[in-house]
Amino acid sequence: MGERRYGQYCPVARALDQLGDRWTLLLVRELLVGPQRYSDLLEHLPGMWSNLLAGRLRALEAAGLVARRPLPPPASRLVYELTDRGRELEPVIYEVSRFGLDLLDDPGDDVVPLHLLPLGLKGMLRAEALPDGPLVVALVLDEGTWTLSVAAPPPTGHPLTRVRVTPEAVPDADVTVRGSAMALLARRRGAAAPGLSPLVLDGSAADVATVDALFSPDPAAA
Amino acid sequence: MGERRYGQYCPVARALDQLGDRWTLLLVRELLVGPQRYSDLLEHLPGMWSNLLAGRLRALEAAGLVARRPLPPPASRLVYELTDRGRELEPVIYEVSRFGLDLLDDPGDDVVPLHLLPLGLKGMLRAEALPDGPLVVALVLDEGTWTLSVAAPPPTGHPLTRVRVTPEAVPDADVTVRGSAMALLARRRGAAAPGLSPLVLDGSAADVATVDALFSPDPAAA
DNA sequence: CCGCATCCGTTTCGATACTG
DNA sequence: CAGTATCGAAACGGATGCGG
Repeated sequence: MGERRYGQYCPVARALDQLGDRWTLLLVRELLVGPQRYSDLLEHLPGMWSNLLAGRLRALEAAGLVARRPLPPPASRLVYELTDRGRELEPVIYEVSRFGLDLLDDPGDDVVPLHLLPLGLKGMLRAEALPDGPLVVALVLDEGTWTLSVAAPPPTGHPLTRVRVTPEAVPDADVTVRGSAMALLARRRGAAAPGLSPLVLDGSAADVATVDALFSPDPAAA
Repeated sequence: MGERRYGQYCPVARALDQLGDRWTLLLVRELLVGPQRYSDLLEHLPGMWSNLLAGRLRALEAAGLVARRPLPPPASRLVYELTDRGRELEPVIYEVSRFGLDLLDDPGDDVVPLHLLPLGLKGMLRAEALPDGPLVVALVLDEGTWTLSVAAPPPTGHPLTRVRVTPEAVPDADVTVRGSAMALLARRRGAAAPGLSPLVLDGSAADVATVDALFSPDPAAA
């Protein structure tokens, strides 16, 4: 079957041997949000058809990136989840996401996958603007409420892996952001936000400046 | 024609609309090494056939990631090169490369693309182990000689974009590494290097420790 | 229902040949 | 050197069916 390889002794080629097929990286993105059932994946990936999904899941399983696990007995359902090795693809998704931010001009006819907003918020952050110390940010947005926790930097891994996004806001956040995800995205992209409710940041001056930098546009190319 | 889109308003999906086709990211990797002629690309990408290459180049050109440029009049050749926007894919390639390092166990029947060694050496570095200050490392390897220059960190972009690799060694490097690229790779992967000439690092104790960290294995998962 | 397998028209890919 | 043209072989897009 799908034994199509690039045949180069190169880390990029070897990685793409496992990831380069259509839909595969989108499937990884999907599973980064959390374990999901087959039918959830199907509806979160409109246009991907059952036969393809089954094939990709099998290939990723064979590559050791995805595992299927039966949920505890009462509700004996099957879920698919990333293995530890599969979770090492997080940085790849973040960098692809960052590149893609510039392409998010207009939703057009595209569906807006709200279920990936937690992951999307993480991918929106300017990684190099992450503070050194720990920081907790409450996001109270029109689309929902999340808490963004930045851990102190361990000397390993991609910067954004220090960030966790959890549902609901904690009361003792360092900074509280009110507004909408679309307004955050527009601000991050340096785009005008006509008709969007303005963003309000609340917290100490230093912490607000830090969060402001996280959602600011990249500086123009040198 | 080739207007196959994922149809999701998501940065990952939008990016993969431009990059997700087979061969495309390998082609980007190729052009990250430098501008190349059509025939060079063909021989550096064995298995990619002329019609596909022409199609991909056209698509990348249409996406604004690649430009074709005629060389100055005496040798009027055509070269393909990345645009500024295309060069923003560097971090993507680095993260894909990092993921793929673990898959480089055995060359097997694969070709070994030596021309990408400069890029490969960059991608081999542990980004989070980069020093804050500037650093110059001379690599005197069996496969060739390069200088690795680490610039002081500006507050923008992927860490590895601070590193430049140039051919030939400078005499006043902070650290000199002697050995082979294969030995460096084995060390970085934490793999045994049977029969490989050992690595020798020369420089001040602090600088040697820094370079040692750059080519050390990732710490085991927590 | 959930988790696939089977089937079929269309698109893309793999490979060779041929042209300005 | 820099591509086009062409053609069979896969893979993909789309729908339906079938056993737990």
